[in-house]
Amino acid sequence: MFPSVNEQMDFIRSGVIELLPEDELVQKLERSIKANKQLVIKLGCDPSKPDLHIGHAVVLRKMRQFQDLGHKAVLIIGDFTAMIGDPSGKNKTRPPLTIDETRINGQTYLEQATHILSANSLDVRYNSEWLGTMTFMDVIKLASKYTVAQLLERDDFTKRFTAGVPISMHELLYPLAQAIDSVFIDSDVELGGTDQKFNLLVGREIQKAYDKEPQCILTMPILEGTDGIEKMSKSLNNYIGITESPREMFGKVMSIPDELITRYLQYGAFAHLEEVLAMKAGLADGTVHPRNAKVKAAMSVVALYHDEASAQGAFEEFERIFVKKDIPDEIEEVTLEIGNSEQLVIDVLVASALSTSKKEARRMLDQGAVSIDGEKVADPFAKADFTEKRLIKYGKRSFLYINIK
RNA sequence: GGGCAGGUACCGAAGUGGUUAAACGGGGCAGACUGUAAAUCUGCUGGGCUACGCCCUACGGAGGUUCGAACCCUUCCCUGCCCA
Repeated sequence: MFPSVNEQMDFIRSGVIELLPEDELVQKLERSIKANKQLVIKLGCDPSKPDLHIGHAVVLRKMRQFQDLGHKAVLIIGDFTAMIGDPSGKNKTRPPLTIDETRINGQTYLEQATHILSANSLDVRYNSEWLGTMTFMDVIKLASKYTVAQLLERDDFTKRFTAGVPISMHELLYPLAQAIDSVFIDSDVELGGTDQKFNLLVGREIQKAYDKEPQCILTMPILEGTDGIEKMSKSLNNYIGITESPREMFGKVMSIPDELITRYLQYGAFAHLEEVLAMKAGLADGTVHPRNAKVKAAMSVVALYHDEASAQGAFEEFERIFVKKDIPDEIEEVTLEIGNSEQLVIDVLVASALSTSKKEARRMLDQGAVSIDGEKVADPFAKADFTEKRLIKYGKRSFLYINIK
């Protein structure tokens, strides 16, 4: 029923940053085969921001690989822990969410995650199920299993501590809360990004403290956002959502810095390793033009989340708009009902929501960023007749047909 | 409990009674250049007004002093450090 240990390990190892301890995993796999029993693979997710991007997908794809090998995926929606908010990353305390908010977010998360995960062998658990019923005594007991010094091993805690940035008690509890999840579901392996290494390891320690067999931990790289510097995140607006349209995905991949091309091919598109290595070599010796490599990466990403045809379409669209400076073939159209059809361009920009304020609209006009039917409009007092629909281009990439009744 | 230092726009950080919608840097946006890359250069970066000027909002919260406050006073909230 299960592939051999070696075959499994080959799959499991691919693309991972760290797998600790490897020998324990081998033992677990051996036992699993012998007993014909699935390993429990844990992945915790933080539903504080429910929009999944291809950075989150890195770890979800790894989860999927485990499923494909026949193991049991347990996705833990951290509805309870999200109320604490994982302090990692940001050096600022997050505003807490209510349990209801996290539930709703968790649902959205799940819908998107199942684009990647298989519905077979998938358990979804909400950690409020056990965390929500713990008594203060239980919490004390849990807290007694770990020391302050151990918690301060965590890089960002130390940094904040030494920099004099406040750390609240509940933030220190976060790793423990996440760790106790592993106890409750008896996880064999926990997945996470490299930034989760500490938390994952705490899981091991806590499992031991509760007389459970410790889990193995597996970390995946954190994918950089389209800016190439920060990790991908919605709040930095450098992300590619997994439900975005082919056009948007393609465009966003094309805007990444060159250094990220092969990384996106590997982790964004999950291309085969040989393909990734070939591209790396080609870029290094100059036989592959970075632009073509990027197109390839962009198409692969789109093909993964949509399909080949969409990828081809997105590519052609991209060529048309940005290389030939033509207009997209599908442009949204809005019909406004404001007064008469002869209007100040500024007002139309605001009414159509292209601009968020008149000031902004005016700035864009000043900067020569606005054109109507291909004619640049720079005069802030310009008026135009919109009885017939007219094409407005606003900034680099916003196109909109506007018609006024 | 005591002492000290702080809380400024998206972030960092100046400013310490009028000329401050608030220097400077980062970020963001726009234009040029390009491969919608990077780098670079230029400009913009609270909102409203029938505007080369006026009005509103903004410097942790609330009051007060003053013709006038981010800047002074009172009080409250928040944070860090040191001592106990």
